[in-house]
Amino acid sequence: MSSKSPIRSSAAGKGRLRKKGGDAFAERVLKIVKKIPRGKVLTYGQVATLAGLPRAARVVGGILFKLGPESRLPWQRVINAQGKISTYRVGSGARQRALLEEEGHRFDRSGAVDLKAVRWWPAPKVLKELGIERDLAAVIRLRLDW
DNA sequence: TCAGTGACTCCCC
DNA sequence: CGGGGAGCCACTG
Repeated sequence: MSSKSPIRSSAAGKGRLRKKGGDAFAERVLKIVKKIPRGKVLTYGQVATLAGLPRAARVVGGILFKLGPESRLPWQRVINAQGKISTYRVGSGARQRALLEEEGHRFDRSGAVDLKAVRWWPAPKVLKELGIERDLAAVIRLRLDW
């Protein structure tokens, strides 16, 4: 083994992961985003939860930001919990909206899509491919009040 | 090590 | 629906 461990195994009650953990999270995020089907969307919080860190929605935004608007990944399919686009502040708003409209999405007067109708839920088979526990899936479903 | 930063969320008005 | 504010979490200098 190398001399340094990614985990602080000392007395820390949290035993939280360092960079290694973050990288793993980012990988899971990208893997999930890659599977969002055309015509469907996921919220940042939903992606975070599926990737294992329910409260890390902002981190998901950061990860997608680093991807850049030219990425081949369907980054446009990730929006905020209000069904609106969050990328206007970084200059990709119009682009994202155009891409989504091209996929058939309609925005209401406030600039939101009907999450109730277009929110994606990965099928059991996909969850398995992503290595997501069925229990976690159930929890998310409950949180979203389905 | 610590404070600052954000493609977020939730809660309250 | 809109705006303000606090909480969250990993990353960065």
